Amino acid sequence: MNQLPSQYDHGAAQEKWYSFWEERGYFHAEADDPRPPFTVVIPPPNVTGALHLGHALNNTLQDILCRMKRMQGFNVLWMPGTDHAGIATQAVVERRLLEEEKLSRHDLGRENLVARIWEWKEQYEKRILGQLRKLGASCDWERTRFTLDDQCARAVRETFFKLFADGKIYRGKRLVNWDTFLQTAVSDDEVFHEIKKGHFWHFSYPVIDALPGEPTHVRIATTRPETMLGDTAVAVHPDPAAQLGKVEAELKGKLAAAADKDRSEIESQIVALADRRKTTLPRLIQLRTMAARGVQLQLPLTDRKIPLIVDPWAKPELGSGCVKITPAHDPNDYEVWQRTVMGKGPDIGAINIMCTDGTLSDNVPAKYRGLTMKKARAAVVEDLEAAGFYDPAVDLEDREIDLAHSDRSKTPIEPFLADQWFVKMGDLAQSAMDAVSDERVKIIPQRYAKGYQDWLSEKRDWPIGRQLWWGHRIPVWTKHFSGEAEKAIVEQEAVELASAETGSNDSSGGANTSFIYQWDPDTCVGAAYYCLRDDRAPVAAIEAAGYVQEVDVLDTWFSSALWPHSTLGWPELTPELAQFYPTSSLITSRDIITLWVARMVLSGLYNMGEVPFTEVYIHPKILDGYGETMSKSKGNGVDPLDLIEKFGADALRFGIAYLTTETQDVRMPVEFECPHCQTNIKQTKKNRTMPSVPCDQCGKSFGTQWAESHGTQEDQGMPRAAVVSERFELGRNFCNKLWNASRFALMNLDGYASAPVADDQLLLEDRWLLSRLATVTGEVTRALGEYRFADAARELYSFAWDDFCSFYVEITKARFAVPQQRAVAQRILAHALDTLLRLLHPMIPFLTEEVWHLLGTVAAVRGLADAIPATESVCVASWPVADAAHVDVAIEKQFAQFQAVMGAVRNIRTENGIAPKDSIRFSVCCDGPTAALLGPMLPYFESMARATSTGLGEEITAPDRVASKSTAGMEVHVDISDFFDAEAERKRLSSERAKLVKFVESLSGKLNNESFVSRAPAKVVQDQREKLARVQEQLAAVDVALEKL
RNA sequence: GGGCGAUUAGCUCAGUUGGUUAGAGCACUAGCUCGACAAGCUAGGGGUCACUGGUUCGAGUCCAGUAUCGCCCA
Repeated sequence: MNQLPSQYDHGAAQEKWYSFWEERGYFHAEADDPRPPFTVVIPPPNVTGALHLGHALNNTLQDILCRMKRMQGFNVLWMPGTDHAGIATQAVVERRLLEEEKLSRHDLGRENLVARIWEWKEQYEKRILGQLRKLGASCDWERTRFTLDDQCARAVRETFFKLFADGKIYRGKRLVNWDTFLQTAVSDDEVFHEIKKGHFWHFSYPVIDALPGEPTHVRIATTRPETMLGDTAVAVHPDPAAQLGKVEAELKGKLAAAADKDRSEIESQIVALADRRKTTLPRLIQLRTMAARGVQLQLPLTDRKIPLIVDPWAKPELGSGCVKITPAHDPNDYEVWQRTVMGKGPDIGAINIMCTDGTLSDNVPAKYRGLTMKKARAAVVEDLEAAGFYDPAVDLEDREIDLAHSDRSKTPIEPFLADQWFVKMGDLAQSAMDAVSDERVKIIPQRYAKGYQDWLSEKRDWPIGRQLWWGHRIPVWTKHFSGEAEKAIVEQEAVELASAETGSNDSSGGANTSFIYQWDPDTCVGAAYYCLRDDRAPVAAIEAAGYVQEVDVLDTWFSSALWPHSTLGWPELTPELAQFYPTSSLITSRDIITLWVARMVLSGLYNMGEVPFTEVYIHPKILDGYGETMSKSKGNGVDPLDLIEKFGADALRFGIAYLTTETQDVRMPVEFECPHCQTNIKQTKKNRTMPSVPCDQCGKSFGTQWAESHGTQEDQGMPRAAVVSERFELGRNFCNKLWNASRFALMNLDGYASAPVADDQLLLEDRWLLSRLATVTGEVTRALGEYRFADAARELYSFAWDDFCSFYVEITKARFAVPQQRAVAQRILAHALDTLLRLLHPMIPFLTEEVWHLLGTVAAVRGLADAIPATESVCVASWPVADAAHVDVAIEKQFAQFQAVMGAVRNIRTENGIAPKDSIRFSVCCDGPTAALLGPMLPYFESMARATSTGLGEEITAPDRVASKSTAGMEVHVDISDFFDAEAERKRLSSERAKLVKFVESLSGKLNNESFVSRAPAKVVQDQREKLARVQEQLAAVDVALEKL
């Protein structure tokens, strides 16, 4: 055994044991297994890129639970897989296509692009799954799924069909964030905002048929002049006086609460408002009256007349108090339009003036068609000036503008009105809310339930179409028609198709088709839609009738939402579905509670009639040293593989568990590890964006993640620095400690024989260790059951290091020297190590497996009362159960006394500068029972502190030249005549005296306080009294010692 | 603007229902290679618990307010 290296070789262990586990099939779960199931579905990582530290965290936690549950006897299924991540993946592939081949997706065509993305997916899926294996994830790889594979596609298609036939899917208009570069809509969370310098233009629109005394023009202001071509109204506030009053009241409230420095500004705002009441209000009231009369405005540069309307979006406290309304190109204006549609006035309509490529459409006067928005702006401003509706001298202000940009292409977003498929959320959202409020789904920590409920309670319909090529194509076939004659044909066709399919005349659809159509009697234009369930539907006939399949694909979340049941085989009623659904826990990060968790709950309820999981655990996020989220695009991302390489998977996992506390996100300063000299260079906001960084230790430079994309040839030639964090040293050191403690055990188990250990064979330290072991087992089991990963890790850390290594192992050194004591000590040691390995296995699977096998070679049969042969892998060993009979508070107290004496002796040693190799003599003045307790422990003082006892008990008196310390009701005397240093001792005693005096003061102050004594619980008062007595004794002892000097 | 959270040692974090003189790891100081471990051992220094009030015999912990930071939603 002594040929084992003194450093744990994580690389070798990882290599060996992962394939061992896989070969034995430990991670595979069968549906016909009689054991109770425990199911976790992985939050499928995007195939966009490799896993980062956040994924490592997420998956480590899942693995810890799965491994523990497996050991607890559950039939554990951890379902792995990846997500196709529609827009993200397509954008990455398109960007590379452009960079490397100067090609757009249109050059390539749909099929070819999709083929390219599949290639990308294959590559990254492989990488991601490889990373998970390296991490030690115990997924059931035979069941690996992908959100775009055939099985998931079937579930998606079936769900869509169900919803469509159920009337929950409809076609509507929606203002989307349009990326004119990628020519696709992007979701709100794919948009970032930037404050840019811009302008504020003021224009005048002429009033048609103004009555005498009424204004002939209405002034409006805009940051985007070109959109005026799409204006469909100008709005004024319905009750400008009330609104002004409201704003004024708010300002006054603010003033009352404001700090002095802010007062003057608020005051001047109030003055300005009062002024506005005089100057602007009368006109706004007049305009409101005109709006009520149905007054129209002439929209300049066009031949359109637009109404003056009332709407609260107009802010009487700002600008002219009037606002132009461009529903197709501004989210707020869109809302105004929706309000008019809902009957609060005439439907003002919406005019889309932009084509998908960002140029102006045929809906604007000929002269502007085809211009980009930017060019159109210049033209519009120029023409308005020429027409006398704009005067650059007075009508132009500078202004800071919050401009939305696409995260994918980094170009400005255009709000754009598009036709869109929606899912009605009313009932579905309600069902998901109910599931959480009645705790069929528990969200942990509970505070996250609020955001979930708030978001769902808005019941906003879910727009599910995406203008992409990568995804599940929407299974709807459309035909547009116009005129009564064509309408009649469509209706007739529907009846014929239905009767061909089902034999009935019900045109709304059969088992595999669902039909709806829309018809606008005003314009005589309509559209008919078929949703087809699958290949059994009469696709050919429908296409022959002129129906064309939708080109858009579904939102990625539509397929992710089905993940817990689609991966188990739904819509097929598989044995897996019966056995493993609903799943047990979902472990994820808070940013997708709404996007994903909520939608999984409602989809699960809709398709399965049952919640998809019973518990959701939301874990912290990992931030960098500046409190920013890590991301590759910032350059502060950490690759888990770098950490696994440097510290080992076990260290990474243990570090992660140790950091996963309930309340906090994890702040993690990161460093570059110089590849030349291995020095860690702190990562800063500056150097994290550089393609190469000079090492401030050795002076040589190294490359970063940017070398390839942004660096020179020279940068690219440099060796790459790993990005690491010192915070994982804790885990590495812990693993190494454990490794060495195991080595010690293995070296000292010669002649080990398994046999029952009777209670009367146990020494104090044995009872103490078993008591601690039982307590720790209980704590760790409870903590992991409640997702308190950090508590479990800390408990194990301090037990393994401070109790097991620092005391028990140290003590056994003396016991192994005594032949009669060997056998029992060996059995306890083997048992304790065995238990510790099992408790630690979920967190540090590789090391524990390695040691498990080594331990098996010298102690194949373990156990205290009963002989238990070790299993072939710790992976499938049983989870320890806390033995309540071993928990003994009295023993732990007694052992603490031993530890206190040991501490006092060691302290006196160093305080007096006694060299470690010099032996010392000590005595302890204590009561009889304590002396009896310490007696058998004396050999350990020899081995652990080179201290020989000269006596224990009540009659002990201090020798002349002595260093003393009072502790836990005992006085420890160390004879220092051989090392006497009066000055050092005086110094030590004086400082101790000062401390004690302060303590006495604080305690007696408390006890002299009448109300404390009368009001605090008797036990608290009693405790303080006892403490005071003890401290006073110590003080007296120190005084005696000082006197002696 | 609304919601959630944070602020404790130089750094990163624990701190249970209010009750020892507030803990850990790293970093720091001093000493130590004795056959498990220098990724270690032994001992030590280091904190006005963000600030201001309040409740209480007693507040890091409870309440109110202020400041700063982070996240989510509009």
